[in-house]
Amino acid sequence: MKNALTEAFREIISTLNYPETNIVVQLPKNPEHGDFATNLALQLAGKLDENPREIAQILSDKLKTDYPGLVDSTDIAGPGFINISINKNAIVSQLLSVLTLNKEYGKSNFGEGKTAQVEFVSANPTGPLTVGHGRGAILGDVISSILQWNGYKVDREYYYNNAGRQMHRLGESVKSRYLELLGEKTEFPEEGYEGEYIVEIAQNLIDKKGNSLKDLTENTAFKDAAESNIFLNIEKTLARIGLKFDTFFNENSLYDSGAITNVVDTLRQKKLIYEKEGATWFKASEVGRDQDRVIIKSSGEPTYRLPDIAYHQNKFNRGYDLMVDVLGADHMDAYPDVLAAVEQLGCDSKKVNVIIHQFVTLTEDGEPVKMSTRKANYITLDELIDEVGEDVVRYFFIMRGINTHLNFDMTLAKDESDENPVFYLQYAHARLCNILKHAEEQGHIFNEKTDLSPLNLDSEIQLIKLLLEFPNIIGKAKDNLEPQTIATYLQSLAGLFHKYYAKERVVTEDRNKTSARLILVQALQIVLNNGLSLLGIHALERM
RNA sequence: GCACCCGUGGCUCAACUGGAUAGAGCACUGGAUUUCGGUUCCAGCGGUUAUAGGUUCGAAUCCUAUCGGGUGUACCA
Repeated sequence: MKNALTEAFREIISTLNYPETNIVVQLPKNPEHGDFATNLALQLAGKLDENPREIAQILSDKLKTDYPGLVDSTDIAGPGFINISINKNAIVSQLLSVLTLNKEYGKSNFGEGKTAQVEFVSANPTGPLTVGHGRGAILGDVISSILQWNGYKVDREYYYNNAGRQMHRLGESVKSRYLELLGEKTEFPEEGYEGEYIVEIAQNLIDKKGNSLKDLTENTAFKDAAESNIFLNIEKTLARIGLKFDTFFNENSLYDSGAITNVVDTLRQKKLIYEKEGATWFKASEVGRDQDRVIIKSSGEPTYRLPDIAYHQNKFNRGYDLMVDVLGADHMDAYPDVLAAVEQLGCDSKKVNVIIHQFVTLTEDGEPVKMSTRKANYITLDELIDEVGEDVVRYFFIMRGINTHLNFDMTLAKDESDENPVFYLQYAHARLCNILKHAEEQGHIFNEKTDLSPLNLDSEIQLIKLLLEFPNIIGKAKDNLEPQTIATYLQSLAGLFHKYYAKERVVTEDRNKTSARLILVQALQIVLNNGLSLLGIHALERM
């Protein structure tokens, strides 16, 4: 509907030889402003240096004469807004397309034939996933779904590093706990991981292998045991919130394939590499960054930036049209260097979309909880799911803007989980299902031939207009990669429906009216169901 | 110090990306139910959008400065 108007205006502009401009048709907040409104004349007035109200007059006259079936009346308001009243039948008749498309309603073929890769979570296997990881996990998953709904073929990818200092420390920690459990004298590493899970892994090793490992000087066996155990648990946790990755990408493979040395060689050829104080530096200041960065330490080990660069090059080589990195705020400073380097390797870094989400700060009883994987004073994602359930966890993480700090009050989440907005949505859905069930029991039938003219209340038209917004919302969510857009939309849709339900009865003696209203109910159920499933939240038929 | 993010009723957040009278929920006050599920609905209370300038037909949104909060600023990942 909105698109039809946008198209109409596009036509009109080109026939009138007006300059091209971004046409925005919106649903006015104030019902007195008609069904749709546009500021088009105001925009054109600026470019043409003419009176906006006069332009508005010309545009709206043309609209009325050229599209009589679509437009009922127009009105020019304020400085030059065009308010448009649409033919009610034109709106109502769109309902049928919702039913026809059903589970496909809201999808677009915008990304048809294109591939996208979304990298997220990417936590190294040094401990359980925390609440902080959870935000990235859900964001990445929902962003992936949004892209899929817009026609992209999407790979969800988890990038990890199972070598290096952190993992060494992990091995040492397990070894120490192992010896401790066997009653041997040992000193816990200073920077070791103190979580309870380390003890469990050690106990596990004793159960399986007894004390046969106690004289090993290397910690490899401990490290490997820890890694596989932790990864198993990470996957288990992810599965609980309905998350499945297509690929786990091991950083090590970049060394094995020679990609790392390749990057250094190529950058060296471009004279963007130099040696200083025994280390190898990337001349980031040459390519717009404020300072140069070490990419190979004087010890010969690369810093994380180097494999990151190689990794992104690898993604480009795989030919993705769009890449999304979902990162925590602590990576703020790192990614511009990486992108600058990748650009130098001949890749179009504009294809990489970096989503930085701010941290989740946990408070309990008003006290902030400090989080550190190593110190083991954190809340795991598993614990959070235990407390509030997977649907609430998912919704909680995407209902707010990405770059605002998420204040998660555990006490509130436990005590008031029943008041969480996710129940509001699920209840609306359950209610819709119940009406349909009830109608079926009463023997009401409805189909594509149902006469929709009884749908003429303002509240009904309003509902239908909002329903028809759904595909635009999905498109918008794709443009700005903000899942929260969808949450906000569903919230207002459910709100409108609850209001309608409180005032109007669907199933009555009036069979014609009932049939028409049942179509509306079914369309609502479809949109809510589709929206919730896009967010990965269960649309329950009963609560 | 520098870089990035944030600042909207008592609290948690919206605002169609520059649009018309800044909206919801929680909390507080008062109401609604012989009905398709009250986990619902209606009404009231509550705002100079941190502050001061600027840009323009029009600013919570863009620019500048100031104040306050967060994150980072490694030859850690």
